[in-house]
Amino acid sequence: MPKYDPAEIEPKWQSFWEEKGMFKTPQYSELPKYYMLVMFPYPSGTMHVGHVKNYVIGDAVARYKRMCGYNVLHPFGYDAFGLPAENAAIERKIHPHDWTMKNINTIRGQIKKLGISYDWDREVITCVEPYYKWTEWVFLKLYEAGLAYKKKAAVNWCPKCMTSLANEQVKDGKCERCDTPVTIKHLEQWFFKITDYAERLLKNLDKLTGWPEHVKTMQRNWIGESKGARIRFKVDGSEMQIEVFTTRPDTLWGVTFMALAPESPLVEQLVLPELHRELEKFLEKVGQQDRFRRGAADVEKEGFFTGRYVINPVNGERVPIYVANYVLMEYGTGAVMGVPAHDQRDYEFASKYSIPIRQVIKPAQDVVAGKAYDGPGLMINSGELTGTPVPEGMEKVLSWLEEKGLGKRAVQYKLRDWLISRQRYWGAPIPIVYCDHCGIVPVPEKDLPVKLPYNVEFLPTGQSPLMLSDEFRKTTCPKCGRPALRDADTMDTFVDSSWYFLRYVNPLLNDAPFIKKDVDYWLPVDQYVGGVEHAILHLLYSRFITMVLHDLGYLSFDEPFENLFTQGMIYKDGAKMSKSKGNVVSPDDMVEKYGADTLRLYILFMGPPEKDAEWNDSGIEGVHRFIKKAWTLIDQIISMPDRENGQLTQQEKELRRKLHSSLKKITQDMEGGFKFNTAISSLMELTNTVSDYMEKIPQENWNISVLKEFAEKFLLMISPFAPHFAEELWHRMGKNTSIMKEKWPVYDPDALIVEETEIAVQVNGKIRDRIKVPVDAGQDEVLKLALSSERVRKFVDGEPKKVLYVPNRLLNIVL
RNA sequence: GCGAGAGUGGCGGAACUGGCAGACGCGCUGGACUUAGAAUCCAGUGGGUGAUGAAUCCGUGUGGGUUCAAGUCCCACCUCUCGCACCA
Repeated sequence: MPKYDPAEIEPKWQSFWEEKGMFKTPQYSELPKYYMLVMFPYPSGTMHVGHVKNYVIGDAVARYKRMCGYNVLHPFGYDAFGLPAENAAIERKIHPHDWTMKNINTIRGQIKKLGISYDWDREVITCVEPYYKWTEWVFLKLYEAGLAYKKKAAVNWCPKCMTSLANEQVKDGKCERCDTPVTIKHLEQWFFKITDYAERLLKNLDKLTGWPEHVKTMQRNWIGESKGARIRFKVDGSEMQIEVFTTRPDTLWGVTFMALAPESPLVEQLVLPELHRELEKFLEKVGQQDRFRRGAADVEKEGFFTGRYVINPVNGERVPIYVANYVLMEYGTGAVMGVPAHDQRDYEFASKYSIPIRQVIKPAQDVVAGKAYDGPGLMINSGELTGTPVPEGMEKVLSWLEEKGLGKRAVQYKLRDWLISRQRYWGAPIPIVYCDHCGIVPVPEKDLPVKLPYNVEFLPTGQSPLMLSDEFRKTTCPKCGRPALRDADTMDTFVDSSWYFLRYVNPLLNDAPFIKKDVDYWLPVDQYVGGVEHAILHLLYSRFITMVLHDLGYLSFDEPFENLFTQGMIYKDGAKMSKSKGNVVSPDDMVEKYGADTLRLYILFMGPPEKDAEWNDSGIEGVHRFIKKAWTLIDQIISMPDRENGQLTQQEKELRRKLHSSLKKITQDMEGGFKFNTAISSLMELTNTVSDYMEKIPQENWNISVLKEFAEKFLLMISPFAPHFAEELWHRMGKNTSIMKEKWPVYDPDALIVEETEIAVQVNGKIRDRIKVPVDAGQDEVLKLALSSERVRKFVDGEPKKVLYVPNRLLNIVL
């Protein structure tokens, strides 16, 4: 009997699958399509088992769906441009291109050793010309649609990466990639107008029923919709007006001051001349406050009185205008009406500067003093509306304002436009030319790609490296032909990854990014698998770009991902795996030690795949024991010559029942969504049952045909998880087709039928005995059987008050 | 503070619409095989009382409740994880 030797069988089947082109996906087929997508990796190093988890999950689904009769698209690629790879390359004094390509080769090799069934003909690499040409095209399309624009703005700047960053790439005031505190720079940069899609991005979330709730919540929070009103206040003694946004127009009567953001252009215009010098001092002080620190609730409120007043439109009151550090220029109008009684921030501010605090909402119960009250109640001190309950009053105020032309209903979002310019080398060039005569000129589509030159001093200096390359920068204006300069910035990596799932459909196409008919056939993605860390970055950007391309007529769908699954991370010694911590588990080492199938099985068996899991060296040992045991068992079974058996004995029936109930259960686990851990435990149970049978029954009495039925179905069921193992034994069984081409087995309902079943007998809700009863026996019969049990009778004293019977499960005798 | 999710043996985790808590795996204990180890196999393994048996009680974060029956439903609370957080 040959030993289980993955080192021998795994490479053999990997070449077999490759030579026969078994992973290739036909572009069209009679079969229903299924697009199984995993988030492609940054090739910034080698992979650890945490990355592998994503691909193993995807492969299990892809292989299962193929067996269920789908035409499955299961592609792979590399998010190859961008900071992570570039920073790593610089650290090693290697050119980012060379470093990236080297890593891609390594990763591809690592994945091939795992037997993941990717259609390698469709591999996509974002940093090669045939790809980034079309990333540039995406930019042009947005530009043409007025959705890409350039403006000078205060932008997030990472001093270490020496580039600007999108809001989404700043976490807790730090650079998402390197954790360096982010500062502010005033730069002229390109933005994508994602805010135009804020409402749609939010609304569509309700349609995405196949997305986890927490991801949708995160996106909702990020988009941050607030409904309220924009209201204009007249400046006293002037024609000027100040507009504010508020969610609480019902508290208008409680306004006792007005506050402007320090950056507001109104500040200069309004301040009394004699206060100018003092204002300068104040602005300087506030300007030094870190923008992200300023945005924290525990920062002391600071204000400056401009000496001017506004008139409250509802009651004609004159209230002072302040400049306040807690008012943000980027949100709303950069001006806030101060209602200290009903807003905590206004309350703190008013207390500090002795501004009156006037209550205009009366809560149903007394509330804590020293705090603003922002709950429901009755309007008071509010003129005609005094006595009106809040929701109704809100409507009345809004109508009144609109009638008088003083304000209007408004929706405000937190989402800002997407800053896509990066002052770095390793990215897709922005296809824009600056001409002294024609101004900003887009590069015509026929001239794409604007090539990223290889020989450039790429070290980050804070200035775009491409600025230093005359060869790159100097060009002629596409419009007038005079000398002109190219934009020297490159695009954010997230632009590359916001459309890659479309490119897999026609990866080799030269004259277009994709073919509409093909994309409409394959998309939306049926199942997307990846990490939660992309909940708002990649997943929001991809949705946005898809909507834009849809609106421009390039796509027939406006949401790219129908179902999303976010897998948990793998930890080691309580921490994320990282080279610096030295707790990395390499898939190569595991493949060498146990084989790819064991690694795949273990990753899926660790726990529910959406949860984080701790890597355990003896855990993988246990799975390895299981696969060896199954190997020995099946190898033994398939070497037995067939023989006739008569009627099935009781044990043989039991065995078949276990087989078919496992099949039913595992199918449910696969269909019910990603319950690989329990599916594999069912395979283990089944193996144990068969092994017990073979041990207890003398060999000459074994029912070979039942055992062979087990072997065949078992191999089919395990093949999405452990494909090499399954393929090898499948062929040893004498089959000459690949197990990949087989149908997922269907359980035999007849095999599940039993004559007798065990039920629990309770007395007053407590289990007292377990008895065997005929299946579907009536209550009377079961009760009679139960009462004949000594253990039950002991507790039954007198007539039962009530008897409850759950057929085939449980009988409860209540006294 | 707001929002989302989770608390089950020594550990990872099972448990369908309320119906036998702890499947499966790890670990541990004892045993077989072996000169020995590795590997493999067998038995046991939530806690208590009891004698190792029979038996019996307690047990799913805490406290209440609904129910014949609660890990599962309801109310209150505690703890942890994640996300957001001066967004007017």
